[in-house]
Amino acid sequence: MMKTKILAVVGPTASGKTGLSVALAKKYNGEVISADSMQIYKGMQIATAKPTEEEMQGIKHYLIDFLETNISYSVGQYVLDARKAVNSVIARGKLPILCGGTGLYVDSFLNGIGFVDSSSDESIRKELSVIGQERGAEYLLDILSKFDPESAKRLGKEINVKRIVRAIEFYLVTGKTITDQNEESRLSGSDFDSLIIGLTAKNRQYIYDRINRRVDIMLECGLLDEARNVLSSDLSETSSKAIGYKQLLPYFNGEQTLDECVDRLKTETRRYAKRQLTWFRRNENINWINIDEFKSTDEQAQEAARIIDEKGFIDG
RNA sequence: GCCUCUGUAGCUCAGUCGGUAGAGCAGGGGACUGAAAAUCCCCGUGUCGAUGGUUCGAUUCCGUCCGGAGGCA
Repeated sequence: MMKTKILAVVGPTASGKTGLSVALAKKYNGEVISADSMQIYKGMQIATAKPTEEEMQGIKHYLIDFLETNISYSVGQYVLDARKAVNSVIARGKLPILCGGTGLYVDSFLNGIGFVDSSSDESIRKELSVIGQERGAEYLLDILSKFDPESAKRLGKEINVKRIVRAIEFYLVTGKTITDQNEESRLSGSDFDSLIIGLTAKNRQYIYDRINRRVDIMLECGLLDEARNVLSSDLSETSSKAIGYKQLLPYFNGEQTLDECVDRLKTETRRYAKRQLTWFRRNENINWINIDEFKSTDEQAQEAARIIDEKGFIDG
């Protein structure tokens, strides 16, 4: 059976993914499926740089702006939702274009990672986290090593309580070790024939300058009002992690100046971009485009088209 | 003009009773399978403002100069 062709645009925040994916959608008769863990939320428009009507230019976008902020979300759910979205794009006879900066979502989906239904239990997770806080990571590692010494050994190199908790939680809920699950999850393999375009820059500073500038623009566009709204609403475990709101809290509480908070916000965003680059860099299948070399969306789209052509990705 | 303080990493500052120096922040590298915009691991050589002197040896002590802050006139 023929594999499904899918184009993907990845890169750090503020690298211009939205513009490029829309340009490519127009050129190749495509529709965009977002791979962004925060743009899914309603009411979080400015801080997440969610594409506006104007930016979408009539191109249909999936998995954006559909979830209330009090609902949690996860990779497992994303993979399911993205699958549906791709199916409906194909049903409409169009090319699916995955676009986003959440590396875990992109890779899990493109590589066909299989997630087990109902393998998480928030109350168990909370309980384990409390135990971790009270008795330390070593204690949790001991528990884990009783039934899954392999992952205990792997996780023992770091003090990452969150991952240790998940490993134990998975076992308690499913009776299967996370080691086995991780192995099985890769078995089905990908049913996509994907071509990935990555946006980056020769000089990191170029991206950082764009980030700093974009935060200033966000403020001009009413970020403070949006933040006040979001912060006063009910936030889930997932949505509460968004960058752009919590950093402004000290200002709203009169503990810090707006400038101090904005600097913090810029710094957090820069670090996020750095982590994204680290994530994507290890993927050798990405075709990189330097945005400090191909500065405009048009130039980037042309370069992308060149790559697509060179790889013979789209026939006829 | 005189007096005092000050000049050390990109920034804020420690420190060396004379043997060429270290924290925080920023920054860099990495990991990553159901919170991933999360979580975690690793990384500190810089004409110690410039120049002369004392000394085996000066960033450290002394002189001069330059920059910054304050005070007195």
